[in-house]
Amino acid sequence: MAANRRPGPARILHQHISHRLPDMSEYRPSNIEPKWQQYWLDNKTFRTGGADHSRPKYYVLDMFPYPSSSGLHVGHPEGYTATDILARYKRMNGFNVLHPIGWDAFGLPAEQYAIKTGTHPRDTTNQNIDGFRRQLQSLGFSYDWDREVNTTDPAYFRWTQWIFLKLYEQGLAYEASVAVNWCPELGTVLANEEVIDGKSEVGGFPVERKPMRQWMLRITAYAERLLQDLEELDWPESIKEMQRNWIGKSEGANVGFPVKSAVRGAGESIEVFTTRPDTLFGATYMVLAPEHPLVDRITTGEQKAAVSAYRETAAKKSDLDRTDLNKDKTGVFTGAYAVNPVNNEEIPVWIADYVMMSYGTGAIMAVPGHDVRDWEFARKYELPIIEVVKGGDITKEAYVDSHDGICVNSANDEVSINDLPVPEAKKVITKWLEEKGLGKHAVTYKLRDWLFSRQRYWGEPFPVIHVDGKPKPLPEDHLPVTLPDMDDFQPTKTGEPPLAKAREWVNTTDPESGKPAVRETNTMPQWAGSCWYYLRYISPDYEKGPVDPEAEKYWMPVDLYVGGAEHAVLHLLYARFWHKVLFDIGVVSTKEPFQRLVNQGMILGELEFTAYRDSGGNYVSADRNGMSDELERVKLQEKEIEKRGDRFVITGTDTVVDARSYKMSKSRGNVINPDDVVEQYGADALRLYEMFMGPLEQVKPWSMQGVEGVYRFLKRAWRLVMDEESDGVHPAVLRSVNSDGTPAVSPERAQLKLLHETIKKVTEDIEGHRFNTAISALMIFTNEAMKWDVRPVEVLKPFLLILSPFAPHLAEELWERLGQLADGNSTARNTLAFEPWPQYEEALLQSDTKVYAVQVNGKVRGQVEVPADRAADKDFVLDAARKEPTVGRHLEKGQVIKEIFVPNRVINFVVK
RNA sequence: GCGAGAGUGGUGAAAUUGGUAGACACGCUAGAUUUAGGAUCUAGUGCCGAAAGGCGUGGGGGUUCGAGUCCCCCCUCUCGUACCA
Repeated sequence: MAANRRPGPARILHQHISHRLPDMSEYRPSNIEPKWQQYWLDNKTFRTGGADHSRPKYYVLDMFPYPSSSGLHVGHPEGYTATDILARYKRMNGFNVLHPIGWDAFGLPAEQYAIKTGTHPRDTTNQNIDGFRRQLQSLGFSYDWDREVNTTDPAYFRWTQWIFLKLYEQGLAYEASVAVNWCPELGTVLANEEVIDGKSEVGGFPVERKPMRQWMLRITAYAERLLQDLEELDWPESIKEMQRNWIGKSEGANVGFPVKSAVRGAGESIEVFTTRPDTLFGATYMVLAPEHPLVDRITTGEQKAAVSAYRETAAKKSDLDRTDLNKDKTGVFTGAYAVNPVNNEEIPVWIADYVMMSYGTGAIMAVPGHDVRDWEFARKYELPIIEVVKGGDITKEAYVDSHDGICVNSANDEVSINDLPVPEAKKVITKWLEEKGLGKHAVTYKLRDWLFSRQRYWGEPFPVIHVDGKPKPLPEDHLPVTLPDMDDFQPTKTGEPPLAKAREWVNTTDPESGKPAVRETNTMPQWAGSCWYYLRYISPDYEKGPVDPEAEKYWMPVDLYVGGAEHAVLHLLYARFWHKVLFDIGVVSTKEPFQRLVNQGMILGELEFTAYRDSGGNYVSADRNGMSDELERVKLQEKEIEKRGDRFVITGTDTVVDARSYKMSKSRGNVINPDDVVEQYGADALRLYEMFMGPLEQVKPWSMQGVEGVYRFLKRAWRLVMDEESDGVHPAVLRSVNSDGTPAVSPERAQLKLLHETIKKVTEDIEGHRFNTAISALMIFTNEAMKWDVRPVEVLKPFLLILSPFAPHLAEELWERLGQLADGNSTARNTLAFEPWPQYEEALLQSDTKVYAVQVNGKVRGQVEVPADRAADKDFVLDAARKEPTVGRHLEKGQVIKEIFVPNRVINFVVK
């Protein structure tokens, strides 16, 4: 570039000023970062203009953290930096920005710590919150700290309880004795979503089924709307798909199979749900879940012993055991027969634990010809298999085709679906069943009601008392119901919550009737507080409801919500459910809370190389199918490794090593503490690195050397403005306009071109959440500008503005120093946070020449530069291209039979 | 099994609508500078080749003047889910 070829005169103007600022000339984040953090706090720089509803709004939300004792990990600042960049960018673009933070502070860890140490969870929680707040502030996030919310604050959970009362009023909260996931180790029940493979998601303890009295929320009443309204959300497709799967809508029919009159249970009918009513003629037996209530009534005498033995075994099995038996299906004949309503065939009724009580009706009609599970079962117990859909070979495997298959063997005296394709057959047979009163079109959801109570201390108390053994909601003016102070937080082995021990608190009187009453001793699950926190931020001090309706209309919906994908179905589904209820009762004005959702990808630990050694000390090649635990793992340095083919081997050997990054974990010892990074490289470097690693949504490994890289960039940006030798602004930095407004130095065209290219790129990349490439553009600008002999202030200042969302401390500091340069000695510039975002000028992006790539037979052979005003002139450009020696050489090889001309891009000569 | 997403240098990654693959950064090599440095600067760096040139975006095939990008088949990895009738 020619920009650094600065002719003499500008230098003669000699506008630079040296400021004497001892110790401050070197880029030292520890000097400037706390200074600006304090400034922003003291001046409440980022307080949201709550009352100003005339400007366009932008609500950008982070998933609020659970303040754990171990503090922030590097995954937090990833999403938080992304939203902070957007918040700062939008402010500079004139938006009224709501960018809040708070604490999801109820939860098990504080309670378990309390049990261990006797420290009250409130104290632990408050300490942890203080730690998190300090850490977040040390990263320079532009939160409005006046809007902090805390789910454990009675002023907050008063409204969580209020919403529960509304749910109760709507008939959406009820008590039920249900078989719950009881986890003895944790001393609590868990939601289905909190149980993974039969173990608790937290801690991995075994979970067993146990009937208990529980509060349930009727989320199933909203299943259809939760499913339908996904359509209009701008969310990652994968998350929407997970929610769809979780809701699990199936369409089919409910069909009754009368139990044969000669046996016990005559007059009963077994109701099944099927998605394949077209295969009814292929139903050769039935299966009930072992827990099915009909089992007792239909089992014949001879089978009684076998059946009850099987039921007992099944009951003892945890969910984990039941899935383990996946491959080998078991079951027992009940002795009873049912009648297939389409053909009056008598078919045997079995029980088997591959049928779940919790889905559909807890009973199935088995169609072994066209269902893999039924096929396996029928094979094992030698039950008949009939083909009713053409196309497969049912002697070898079940033929499952619900689209193009053609029905066969499916007719009775009144109806035939033979020769019909499956979708058509479903309609015909369902209609017939409905006419005959034998069945009914039906929709079933996998989604089940939400188990909403926990046997814990550290959660929101229910605003419920029990009078005469019946639950009764407390009047609204008795909120909040606060937790009693206790010393003993130990759950009881019987499953009774710790709150039951607070006798004085439990025993109360009904404020309405004056009768003695006992308080509900269960508490709400951790999800409760996070179901609506985004509303509280809007009016955190509002006294008349959870949210000020006027402000709600202005701020909702959340424009952008960023957080981890681990909340795909839990938090995000629950919050949508509550929001819809609040919408129905007029508390909020939007159907959906979060218009746009982005999941940040997980940050893994540094890349690790692992070699394996057997007991004899010999290296063994790593196998992709996993290595045995008996082998010793040896961690190797990068220097000891070389690439061979698509694998890594120990240098000079054929021993393959594992090369991969692992999830950060304490046990692996690969956890990066943000505090350490801030101490060594500064918050700006941490922010920048987290954004520079790669696309926000992607999983990516940490690299300390990568942090060094962006740190070097920040140092260069610093030296672009500051002179480390002279303790002042760099002598090359010149203002282009004198303080009286007369022109002093005009930025060169090339300088302006680079600046405006950078503005354009950074602006578009921020809008598109491509922060990594935005930073790359800022680096390119810096690298080029460092070569300039003259660095006009008029060019540097817009650069600092577009750098500021990424590295706000550095940008503020340099802005301040350049401000001194421009305005004489004053400190007039306080903050750049509300400076208008620079706009690029199209005219300045144009260059004088255009470069064409010249191909011969599709291979690039050279390039040709032509004046911009001739660039569209095909003949001129082709002529210039032919004259290129590297091109001409290849043209001589034959006849040019075709010439491709793509304006401003490429020329291709086809030679034969 | 099923569903979704992804495979590009030694590494993290770039690449509007098909149009110069590897921007930017790390690492590495050589040099300069410094009392020294893990600081800074300069040059180089996809692979093979002295060069000309050839080969290169998981593998195979196709469409096209031209394919990382579009189509078909296959392989691998990650995430989610799991007897859902």
